[in-house]
Amino acid sequence: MDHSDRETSVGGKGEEQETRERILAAASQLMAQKGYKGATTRKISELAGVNEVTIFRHFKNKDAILEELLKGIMNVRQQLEDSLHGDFSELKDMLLRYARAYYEMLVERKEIMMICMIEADNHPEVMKLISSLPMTAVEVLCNKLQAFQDEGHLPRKDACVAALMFVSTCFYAFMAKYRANLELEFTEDQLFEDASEVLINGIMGKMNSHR
Amino acid sequence: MDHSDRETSVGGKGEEQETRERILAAASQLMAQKGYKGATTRKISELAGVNEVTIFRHFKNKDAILEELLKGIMNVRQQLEDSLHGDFSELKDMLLRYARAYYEMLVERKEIMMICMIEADNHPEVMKLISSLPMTAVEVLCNKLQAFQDEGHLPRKDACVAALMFVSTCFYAFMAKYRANLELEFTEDQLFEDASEVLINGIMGKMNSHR
Amino acid sequence: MDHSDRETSVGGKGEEQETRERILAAASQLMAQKGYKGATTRKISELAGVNEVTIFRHFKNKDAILEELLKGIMNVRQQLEDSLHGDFSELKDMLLRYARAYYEMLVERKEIMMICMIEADNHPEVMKLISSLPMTAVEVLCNKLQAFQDEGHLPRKDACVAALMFVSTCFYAFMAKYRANLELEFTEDQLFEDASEVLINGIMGKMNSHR
Amino acid sequence: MDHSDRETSVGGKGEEQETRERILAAASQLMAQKGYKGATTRKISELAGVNEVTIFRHFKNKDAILEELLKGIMNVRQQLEDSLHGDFSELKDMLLRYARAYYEMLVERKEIMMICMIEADNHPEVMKLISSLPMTAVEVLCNKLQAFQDEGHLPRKDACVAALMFVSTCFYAFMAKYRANLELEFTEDQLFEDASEVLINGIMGKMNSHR
DNA sequence: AATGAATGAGAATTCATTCAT
DNA sequence: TATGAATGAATTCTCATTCAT
Repeated sequence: MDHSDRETSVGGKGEEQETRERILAAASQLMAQKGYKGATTRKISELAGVNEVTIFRHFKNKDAILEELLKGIMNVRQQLEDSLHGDFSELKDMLLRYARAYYEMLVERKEIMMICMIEADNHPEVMKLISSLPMTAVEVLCNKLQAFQDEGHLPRKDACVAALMFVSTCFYAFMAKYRANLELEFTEDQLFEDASEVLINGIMGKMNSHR
Repeated sequence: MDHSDRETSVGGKGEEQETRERILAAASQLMAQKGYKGATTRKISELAGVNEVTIFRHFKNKDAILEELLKGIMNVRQQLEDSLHGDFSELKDMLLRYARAYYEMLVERKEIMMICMIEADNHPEVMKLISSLPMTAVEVLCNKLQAFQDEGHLPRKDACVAALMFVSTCFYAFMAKYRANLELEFTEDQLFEDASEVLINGIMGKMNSHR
Repeated sequence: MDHSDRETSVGGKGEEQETRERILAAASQLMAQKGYKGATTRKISELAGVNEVTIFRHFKNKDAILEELLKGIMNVRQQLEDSLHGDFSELKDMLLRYARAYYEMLVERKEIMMICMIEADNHPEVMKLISSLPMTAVEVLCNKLQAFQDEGHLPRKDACVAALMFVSTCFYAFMAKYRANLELEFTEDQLFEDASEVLINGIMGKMNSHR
Repeated sequence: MDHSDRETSVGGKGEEQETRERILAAASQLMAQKGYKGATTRKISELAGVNEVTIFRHFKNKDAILEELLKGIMNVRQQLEDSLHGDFSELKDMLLRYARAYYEMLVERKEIMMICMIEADNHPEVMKLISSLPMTAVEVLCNKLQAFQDEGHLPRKDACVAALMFVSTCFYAFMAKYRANLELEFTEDQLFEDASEVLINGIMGKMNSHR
């Protein structure tokens, strides 16, 4: 990024890393579009602007590229939890923040998410990861809602279903846009805002009706 | 082995049809599991219990198999609409019915749904279809909700978001089970019931708050 | 072999077998000349006059070709023993017959013998076989000589060394001609005859000197 | 790492030479085990503990390594002849010395001998050399025996066959041990001793019978 | 002098598809 | 109608070798 004179003259290390990144980026894009098999090493090399063999100097084999890409999907729980700080009074803002954070995470990982969906059955290691992001998202939100339940702000049951509905909505929006190339008739932010409202009412109304 | 005259002249037709079905079923299963490329003609023929070349006597080429499979995804709107008959008083039952109908449709078409997700970018004709089932589902539900709005039972705005949330939830449950092999901690029916309740409260609560 | 009209018209089976044989013959020749690696599937296919891929319809992979070839090296003990029938009075003729039989066996298997020598370290299954022909030859002759010892025709000790010397000579002649392309200054038959004589004298002389 | 001046100017030469030797040793070992093709430059460099490219700074190409190795096979005649000094009275000792000298030569050159056997057909320059050691051995021994014939100690004919048998035996023992990993049931020295005896008796007995 | 990066040629093998029967 | 044989194109990956530093 900061190609200072020193780096340019010494060269080597920076360039090598850059080549590696270009290969990963190309592989990520192609695998997301065409699947693991469809992303041939030839196509990856062409898109990355390197010789096909160079790929194999950087990665043991094609599988190793996928494994490397999969590393990017992990460790999202903390970020999701961070976006949920705050107390019950700002629940709506909190949900909005959460939706945005989750959606952004999905978008940032859209290639690898697609790869996971696509290759779930072909690569066992993928199967384990595939649920991590979506299910973690449900879990984290569910925990927060249950905390509010414990504080008496929300009715006892069903926090999980509500969390699932909310996360589903974000995920669906993501899939519609990035997999099906569909344009929804409202922006994501509008959707998240409305969905937050519906959700809160849904749980609270429930609370009321339970009372 | 016992190609009697009857079978050759009359039953032959049936056999041929059956062969064709077996090929389609095998292709469907394999493509759903391994993607279009992963479902090699060899594997399809083995699973279908026919000779590899026989495939090409029934279908011009591999693409033609996919196209044939895609036909099964269309024309679901009517069935979805049918499940939504009734008036506002039985809204909850209606939603429950809708969720079940939609979920069942997804499950019945799970292979081809997966293929669509997987191959969206590779087969342009798939891309057009991919949104048909999920988006039709949103649309149909949305229309019904808007009808209730027109009748004054529901607040003006946001029917679409609510519909989207509801359909998303069903879709998410479907994906969790059939793509990620995850077991949710409640049955689909419990989920649908709770989700219906949350949704109704969500929209009604909104109505209240808007008033 | 007997391409009768029926076989020609019905075709199929015979042709397939023939293709397979041509591939084996080509592989045998090339592996003997150039080693396992040097005998590329491309070269094999060219020499066999078939398409490269056809090889893989007949053999699972390249290794399977070698394994098939290796089968030809086994079960030589019986033939060697058969050539040793007769009693002590015709010892010289017997040795001559044995040398010829053994040498012919080597020549008939010259390709596979060479492959074994070449690939001993690369293919463990080869290692086990490699000694079979040469060492069996020593053993069989040694047993016969020991039988004569038991009958009192030959001195007690060293039958094995004598057998080893005799077999070595045949093997050396074989290697000189077929691996090193050397022309010895006498025919194989002359060599075998003289060697038989030297051997008999060697053992008998020993007998005399021992007495 | 610590390229001190001394090492660069003086020791450098030694280091460079040492590197070269390490490459040759590694190549020799690997080619003997795995053949010319099996001994990849990568494996050679790893075994030699140098960078792969370094090989090409020391040798024009892979072939040049083999050519260098082949030089080691030449000029053995003098040593073989030296081991044959002495007169007829000590014939048995002489043969024993000869067998040991020849066997030791083979063992010292076992890698390159194997390479020659393996690559005879692939490298024309190898073909010329391949016979040098074994055939020189026959020739030298044959000459000595013929000298004894000229002195009247041995019968006229067949010295060559006897020499061939003797050398064959040594060679066979060498091949059994170093190529086929076979353990003979007696030590090399026992074998050489017995073989010498058989040989002498063989020629002398012949002499007697001719008289 | 030595090394890390890069590559063209070629390896074995798979795949969808055609041909001939 | 169904099948066994055959194949051209493409795939992943290896190897010897060159370039630039």
